[in-house]
Amino acid sequence: MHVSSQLRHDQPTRHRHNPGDVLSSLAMTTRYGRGQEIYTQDHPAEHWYRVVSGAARRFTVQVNGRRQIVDFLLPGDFFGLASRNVHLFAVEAIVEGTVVAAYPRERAEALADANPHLGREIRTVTAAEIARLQTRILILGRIGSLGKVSAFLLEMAERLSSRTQASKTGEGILLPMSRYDIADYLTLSVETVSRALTSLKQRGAIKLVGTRRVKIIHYDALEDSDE
Amino acid sequence: MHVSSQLRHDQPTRHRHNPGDVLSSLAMTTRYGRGQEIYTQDHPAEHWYRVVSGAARRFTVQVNGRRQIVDFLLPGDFFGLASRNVHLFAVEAIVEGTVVAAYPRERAEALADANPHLGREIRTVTAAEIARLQTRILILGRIGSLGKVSAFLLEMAERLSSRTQASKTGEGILLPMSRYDIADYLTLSVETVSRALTSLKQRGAIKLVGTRRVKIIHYDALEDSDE
DNA sequence: CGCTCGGTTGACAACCGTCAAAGCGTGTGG
DNA sequence: CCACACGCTTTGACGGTTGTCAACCGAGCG
Repeated sequence: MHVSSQLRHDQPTRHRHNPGDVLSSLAMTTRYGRGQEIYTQDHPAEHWYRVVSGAARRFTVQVNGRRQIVDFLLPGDFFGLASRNVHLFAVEAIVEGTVVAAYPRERAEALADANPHLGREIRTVTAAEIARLQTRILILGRIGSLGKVSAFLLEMAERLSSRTQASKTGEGILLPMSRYDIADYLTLSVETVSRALTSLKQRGAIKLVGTRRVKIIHYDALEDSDE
Repeated sequence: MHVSSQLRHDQPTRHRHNPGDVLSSLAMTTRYGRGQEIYTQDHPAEHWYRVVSGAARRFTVQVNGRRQIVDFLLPGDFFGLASRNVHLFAVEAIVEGTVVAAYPRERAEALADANPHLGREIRTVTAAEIARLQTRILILGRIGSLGKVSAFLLEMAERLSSRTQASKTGEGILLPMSRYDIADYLTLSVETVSRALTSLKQRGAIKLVGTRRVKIIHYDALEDSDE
């Protein structure tokens, strides 16, 4: 018996295998408030997760008190796949009303044993997490605040526009995170992030509407911000 | 028919399922010289890989000419698991005589469809790659050259000693990579890496025998090198 | 109305990258 | 066997970028 046939009403017209199709039958969704924790560091890793809507940050707090954000989790992103025993990082919702789907790890693994298609799906989403982390390393590896912030904006434009309903229409992208989050993500100080954004705005590369909405004017200018 | 029964002479006494046990029947090993490429950027991703002995670097070259090392690959490490179509990074052997096992991706995937145990194995090694990249992000995220270099030394001590035959006996660890490699790994200049090592040596945290052999004297001193 | 939180801007010092030069080790060729 | 040359490493001097400290502004909220 194929699990995929048990799927309910997932738009029967298009039957391509999007990640999560089969897994979705196991999902238990929860809604989180702004700043609410989804799981804590050292929490037993009993579930895999996927962001349905909203945004979350995965982070750790160093011994010196500085918060290091490992990555941002946006709609469509799976996370928690690497943890075998306990989660190495904490995860918190960033925006009010973030919805996260949880999949019981053991049951998903057992199901995958009998359903090769699900097994491939899991490997696919895991590979996607690796790709995300590798991109992340490249961004962190850039030198200079302008390069980092530019790369961050390009990453967010890419991830936000491709996964959610065109939030990148004509009015730019809506960043779900604060300047502090961006700073802890890029390993910069808040002031430097603010200065970099101001600099990019003044040279006409981006446009800021309020503080959270960013419209990228010249993609080339951002890509060329090496150093 | 179970694939695991086709395995030849994999020490019949100990039958615990180490990662790669089942995969090993597909392996094709190759020996590489110092600096020799294992695959290039944009190369079709037809294989998964595993370092048997030696060491390798995975890297990309930025538009400004700077080389960014994404991670170091040591004995036991799998790599290339995330690539679905083409490899996003190039991989080169670091030391003379590095031996790498290659596993045909399609055949491994097909085998995994019929063998749940292999499927789990693949997910396990993929999860290990994620864990490695996350650790990597934490190291990159540290501020200050002393913190980065200290974290790098601790990571190498951990990875080198746990996987290879006790290379961390009484005489410290043997770094397979040059100062330039370390610099491109930590996003620092070679000079800063050298100065940081000198500084750690002078304050008695480490001991240097030649240039490649490092003995960690005070682990606490390295861990406390926050900023 | 006043508080707090998030964001921006300014001044200054510390750290790191760049340029430069010298030491060191290894391998190769005379 | 020695000498040289090349690559790798270290150290020094200097300038630029960024973190820190500080102040100010605006929005949201009790």
